[in-house]
Amino acid sequence: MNEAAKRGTYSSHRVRQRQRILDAAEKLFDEHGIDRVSIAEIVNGAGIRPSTLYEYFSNKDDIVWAIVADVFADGAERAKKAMDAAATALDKITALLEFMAEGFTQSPSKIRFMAQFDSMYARQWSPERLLSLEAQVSPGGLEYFSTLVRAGIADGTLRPDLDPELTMHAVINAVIGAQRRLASLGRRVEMEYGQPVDRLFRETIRILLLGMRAPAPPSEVKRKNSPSSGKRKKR
Amino acid sequence: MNEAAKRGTYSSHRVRQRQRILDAAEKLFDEHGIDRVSIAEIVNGAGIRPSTLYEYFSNKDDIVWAIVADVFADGAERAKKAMDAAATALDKITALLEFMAEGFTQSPSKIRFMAQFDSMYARQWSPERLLSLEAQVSPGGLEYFSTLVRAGIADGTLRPDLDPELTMHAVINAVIGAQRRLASLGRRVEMEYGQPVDRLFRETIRILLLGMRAPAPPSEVKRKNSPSSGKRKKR
Amino acid sequence: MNEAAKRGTYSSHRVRQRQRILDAAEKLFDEHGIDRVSIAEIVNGAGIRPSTLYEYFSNKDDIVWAIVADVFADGAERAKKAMDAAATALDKITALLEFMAEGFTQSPSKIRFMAQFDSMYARQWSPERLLSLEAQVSPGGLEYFSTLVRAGIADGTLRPDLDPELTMHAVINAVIGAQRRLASLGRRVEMEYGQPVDRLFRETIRILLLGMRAPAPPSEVKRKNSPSSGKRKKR
Amino acid sequence: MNEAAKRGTYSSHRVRQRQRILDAAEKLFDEHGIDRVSIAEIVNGAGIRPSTLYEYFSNKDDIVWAIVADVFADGAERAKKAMDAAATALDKITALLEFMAEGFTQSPSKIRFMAQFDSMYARQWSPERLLSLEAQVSPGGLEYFSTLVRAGIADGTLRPDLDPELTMHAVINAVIGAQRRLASLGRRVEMEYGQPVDRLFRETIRILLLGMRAPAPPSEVKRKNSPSSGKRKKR
DNA sequence: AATGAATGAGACTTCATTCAT
DNA sequence: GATGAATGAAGTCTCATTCAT
Repeated sequence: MNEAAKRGTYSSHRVRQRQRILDAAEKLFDEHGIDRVSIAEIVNGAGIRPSTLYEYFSNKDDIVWAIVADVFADGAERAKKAMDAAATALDKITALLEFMAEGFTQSPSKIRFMAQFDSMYARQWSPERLLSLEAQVSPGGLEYFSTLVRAGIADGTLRPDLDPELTMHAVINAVIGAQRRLASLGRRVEMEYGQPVDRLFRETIRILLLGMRAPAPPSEVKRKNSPSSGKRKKR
Repeated sequence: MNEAAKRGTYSSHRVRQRQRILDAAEKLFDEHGIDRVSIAEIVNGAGIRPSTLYEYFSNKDDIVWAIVADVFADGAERAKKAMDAAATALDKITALLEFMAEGFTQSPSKIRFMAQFDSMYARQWSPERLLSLEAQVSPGGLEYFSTLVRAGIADGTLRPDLDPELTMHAVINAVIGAQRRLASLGRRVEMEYGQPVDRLFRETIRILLLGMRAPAPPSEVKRKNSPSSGKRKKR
Repeated sequence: MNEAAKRGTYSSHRVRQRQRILDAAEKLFDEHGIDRVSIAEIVNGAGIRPSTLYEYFSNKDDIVWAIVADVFADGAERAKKAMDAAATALDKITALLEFMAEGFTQSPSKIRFMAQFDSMYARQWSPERLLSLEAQVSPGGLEYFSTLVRAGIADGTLRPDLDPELTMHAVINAVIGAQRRLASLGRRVEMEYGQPVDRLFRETIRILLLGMRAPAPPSEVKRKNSPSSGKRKKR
Repeated sequence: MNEAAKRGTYSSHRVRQRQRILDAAEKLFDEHGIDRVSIAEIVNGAGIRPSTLYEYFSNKDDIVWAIVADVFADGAERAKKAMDAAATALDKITALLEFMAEGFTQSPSKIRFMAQFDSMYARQWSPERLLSLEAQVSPGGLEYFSTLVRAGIADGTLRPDLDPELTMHAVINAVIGAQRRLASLGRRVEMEYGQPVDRLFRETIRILLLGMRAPAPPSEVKRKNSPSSGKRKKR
């Protein structure tokens, strides 16, 4: 037990130190850009000596990667929960996008980090590593999106002419893209657009949801589902 | 005249050399990421000696910036032309987004470059410099977007509940974000989503347009289905 | 008694641990070269933690030195035994060189180790330490060699024109040199020379012995020379 | 011509700088051992700054390698010349070994360097690179050795029972091994053996030549012993 | 206009070692 | 006896940039 306690202490110390490094790194990556942050700066920010850092991470990529993993792990779990609570397909989608809007408000720095990651690292990093992480974020993989769209068409909450294999993928990509761009450009956009970024983001979501939602049955339309079936041909 | 001819030659030579450098840099930036490309590599790619590069650019930022300016200049002008040809507000917006879809297909490397630029540089570079360039891209500045939305509401092609100060800004941001993300992730996304990236991008645009478009007027909708089928062709 | 038992256990444990370290080190030294092996690698190979190593050795030199001592101790004793069994001086010398040929076949890694040691360390290490060890290897010191040559000249088995103060020293040096070089270059030599290294080594010994041996006595020798030359060929 | 002159100047400057680096390195390698010499020390010895060194060599291995190439190039050419002058096979071999004895006296540091190289680097360096260099040192490759032995047996200067595919290879290896060991151990051996190293080396050669030489022809040997004693004087 | 040569500054990383537990 | 944690010191190498020619 003494032994265990000791281990516990050691171990929690290790975890804490590790986190200090990650926190320092994340902050600096956000401030200066991943590739412009030197090990020396991270070490400085974490209040340790360079050689100590190498007891925890074997290089900068390792650190970047650990942050990515954190971000993914964090998001995936909470997104799932948010969606499970909703009833109709449209509600589920709305919940998911809402969840992203909240994430946006609460931790823009994580989103900026991911923006950097995508634009810089995606090309040079092992696809396998990335895919294994991404598998977590969309619960049940991408097929879940297809299922969602089909369910929405069936329950009448989504436009019948959506493509189950395409639409949600496109929408999610747009939302992520919009989110990251807003987070990256930050105050700059606010000044330029004269709007708080999260209003912009919520408007993006609103338009997208409007675009997916089944058209309101115009008074008597309910019965006359026919026009919507006409639109279906499009696809 | 001899003098003038010399100057002429000299000058065109200068221009050519400069372009060789920019081309080499752009290629490398796209392949390895802006911050991972050294002056030495650019110099190598351009087939000149390091000291020569400094006769044309005073540092790497200068080069990056020159490329940004090129991209902006290119886009702005052609986008304007595309929009001028369209009649209704919705058509103008559609034309603009279509134009972006084409740019996406034709020069994904430029888009990837801008993705890097946004996520890495936007924060640390002089806002003035950036704003002055961005002013060019949206002809007439952002107010043009507001005007467009107002016109669309007036001519009945856009939903009346759109916010002129917000919607188009949000939509454009989403489109740019989606575009850059798709370009950055490139083949990776294709494999993951099982869809060619430009189909994804066009679906994004379709949903956004559906979200902005005025709902078919309730009572007479049945009859007026024809115009909507007209719009369908565009896609 | 409990105390004593403990000590006994403790001590044998210590010895075993020490040997594990030496074994790991020797293997690594042979694979990568003494100066290219880090403490970390040794520690790793021995399955202990760095700080533990310092309970047994105070630095890498200490380890190298311990291995040298082992090699010396091992060789000296067995060489002596081999020589004692032989009768004439020539037989003794032959026995010594044979002994080296066997060592060559049996533990080339030890020989490679000594090759490294000579070329790298000899210069920078305390001569005293080295001499004290080398004293062991040639039983009775170098004077023994002189004695041997004189005995050989006297008993007619060695050429009379050999220099007792020189020849054996030169021969031993050549044998050791040849041995180490062959061991170091290993397979490389085999490929290059198209001969197994130990055939090469034995040929070296044969030539050296031929060079030292007294020429066959002229007059009646002719007849007796044939059998001996026949035997010679076998080797 | 002005251009050419300029180039000439530049170029010779480059060559001189390069040589300064190599000289400094060689000296240090000999004093402290290749792996114990840092770039900083070489740079210091050559009177340049670290970054300048990298304009001439891309790392330490490159430097080591350049020295090896020099040693090889140097030796090969002169050895060839020495042998060409001799008549009989035995004379050629004698000339070759003599040549090595001279090299030993004149540039022991180069030999020590090669000793280090063999024992440390041989294992880890590209065999191809090494073989391509070694091809130069033994003119006509190793087949030359076989030819030499056959010629010697034919012209009666070498023992008839030598193995053309083996003997010379073994002898050369022994000579090189002896040479390197003596050079490496240097003064240490002199003190220990009480003999100047080059006397030891020449004795080695003498014994080896005696071992290879055809025995004096039987019948008239007694009388013809004088010539052999004459040969002895040569030494 | 071009470039050969040099270099200061600094980046990342390894390593042997210590010490408290 | 073993070891987790930390670290000073050093090592190799890269890079942007300058300057004389």
